[in-house]
Amino acid sequence: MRATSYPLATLRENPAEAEIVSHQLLLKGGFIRRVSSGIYSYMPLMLRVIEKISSIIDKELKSIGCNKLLLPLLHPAELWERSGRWESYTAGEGIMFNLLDRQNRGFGLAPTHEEVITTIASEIITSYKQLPICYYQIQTKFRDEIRPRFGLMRSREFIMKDGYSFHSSEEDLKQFYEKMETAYIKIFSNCGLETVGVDADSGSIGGSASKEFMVTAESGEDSILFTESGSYAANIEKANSIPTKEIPIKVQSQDLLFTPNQKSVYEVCKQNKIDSTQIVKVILFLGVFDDDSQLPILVCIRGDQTVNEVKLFNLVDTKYEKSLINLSIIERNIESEKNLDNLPFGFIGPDINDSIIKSDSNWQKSWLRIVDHSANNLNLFFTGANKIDYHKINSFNSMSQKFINADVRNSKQGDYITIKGTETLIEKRGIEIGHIFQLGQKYSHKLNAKFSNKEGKLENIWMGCYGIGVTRLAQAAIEQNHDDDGICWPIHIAPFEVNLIPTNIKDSNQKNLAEEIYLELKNNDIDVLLDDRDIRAGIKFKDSDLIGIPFRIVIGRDSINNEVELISRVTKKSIKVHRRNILEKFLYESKLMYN
RNA sequence: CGGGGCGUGGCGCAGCUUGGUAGCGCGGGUGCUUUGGGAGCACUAGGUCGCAGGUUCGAAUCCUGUCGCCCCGACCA
Repeated sequence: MRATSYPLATLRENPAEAEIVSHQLLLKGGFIRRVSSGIYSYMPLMLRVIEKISSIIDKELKSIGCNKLLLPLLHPAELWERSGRWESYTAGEGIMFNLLDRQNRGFGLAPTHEEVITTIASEIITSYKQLPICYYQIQTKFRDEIRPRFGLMRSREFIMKDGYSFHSSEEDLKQFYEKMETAYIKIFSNCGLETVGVDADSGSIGGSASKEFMVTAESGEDSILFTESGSYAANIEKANSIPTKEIPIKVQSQDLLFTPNQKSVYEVCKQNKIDSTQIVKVILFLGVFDDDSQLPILVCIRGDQTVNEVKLFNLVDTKYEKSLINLSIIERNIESEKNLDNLPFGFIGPDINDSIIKSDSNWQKSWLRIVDHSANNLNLFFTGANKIDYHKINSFNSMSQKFINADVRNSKQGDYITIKGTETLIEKRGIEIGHIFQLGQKYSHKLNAKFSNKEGKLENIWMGCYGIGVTRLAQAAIEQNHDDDGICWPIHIAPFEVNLIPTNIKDSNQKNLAEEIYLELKNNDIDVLLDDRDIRAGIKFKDSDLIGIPFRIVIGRDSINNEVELISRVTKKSIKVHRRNILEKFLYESKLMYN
């Protein structure tokens, strides 16, 4: 490509709208342009990156026998009603853009494609002899995110690779899942990225085992916990661990503790010289189910711990036949006062009476009481006395209410991973760029996708699904690879491998030499950008650094002696090379970088 | 959804408190000089001041409404 016919459109200053460095560099480098919140145009440079990532994915997936196809974006509501996800994806979380056609039929823009692909599979697959089979696509996805942010990190329209595999047994699914995991590791390393694989919650996609692939970065939206040795790694949504030891309470007292206005764990500890591990705090939630019923939930947890809402959601969801579509904290506001009578906010104990739920409330009339392990293990603890301005010492043994004992806490840095273990957890931020799931028979069951097994009996097809956020991966790569001057693309996914810069295009000697080398590189299938603009060399260098092309060949003063320079973007090291050796030298240096 | 901030040429911003008919830097165009890290001088083009009402002789500025964008928050008991 020639810079004169391939407008770079770089910006001199950082756009005000971007906060994190990768987003700033994408805008500044002219890779993307914002059209609306969470909606971006991919400019030619960006598209080249996307295409490189796509072809790395293609190569690896085809090598394990996956078949590429392309599915529609516009899905009929009826299809999603069959899988039972229409309600929760539109009315519930509202993540699915939806609309009516001129016939007044409902449609949605696809946030994911299980429904469509499973329907296809149900029509095509009839026998175990056709299995296993895996389809995938690289497609635009639409999700009306609660808060789109950070450019391509969390956008409402984005490009994703999504794959779906079909199997005749759970065993076969597991084997393929592992094959896919290996392929994913290769894909990310072939993109020049460092990733961590972590155990994950399956979320609304459903299924049993699932694993996320994370690029570690400060700006990541996920918390991941892992051991130094790598023996354990999990998303905080999923991580299980042993909390640090509490400081036991020695003396039992029946007396109420006067704690005026001390509504938080922090205040109670500070004013009364109590350790936060000696407190059980109570947090109230309201669950809403798909049949509109509303369940008040009371969660008890040790004062120094925090509630993991994902674990809590899953616990409540699996406890009931109907499905939970929303879980929110009950705060003191008009809504809660309408349903609760004289609730002593800030001083609630685990044993607060069911009778505080008003009789005319449309909530269920008794609390679902849950105790996290961290609190359940305490013999005695300080907790709310259910009376404004008072706490007391209490124990679960002395309470008459029924509690469900469960793990609903967030793991923390410093936790042990097993009771007798010596390894503790480290916490870091991560950007999720890939996720693989063993779906099992959830979708095949709902969408009636069956096959005849060896015994001639009909059975639901076993399924797996596998995603990679292509556009997110590109931005995560920048988050991981940049410096003060701009992007430092890994060569594997860089828009160009080398930037050819004649410092003065008006010098016919330079111009001719540049043209010759340009042709030579192109003829050897090297992605080269020739900066043939008639501008000062400084601008070309700045642009080159900004858009992050891994190598630069400068044709300047020494061109009179047929000498050029080969410079690495990352190290800035420059070597002088004779014109006749430049191809060979470049191939040698770039090969080092590819490996 | 709650809280905070911001909407003024392509980009970054000033002007608003105290109304008087829009300015700076970068970028664009032309010319001359310059030419290995975002050059200098001169000239020049380019703006519904987010939108809609209102107050006023007069509104970017004051009032009301509305739309959009960005940031923080789903642990407050």
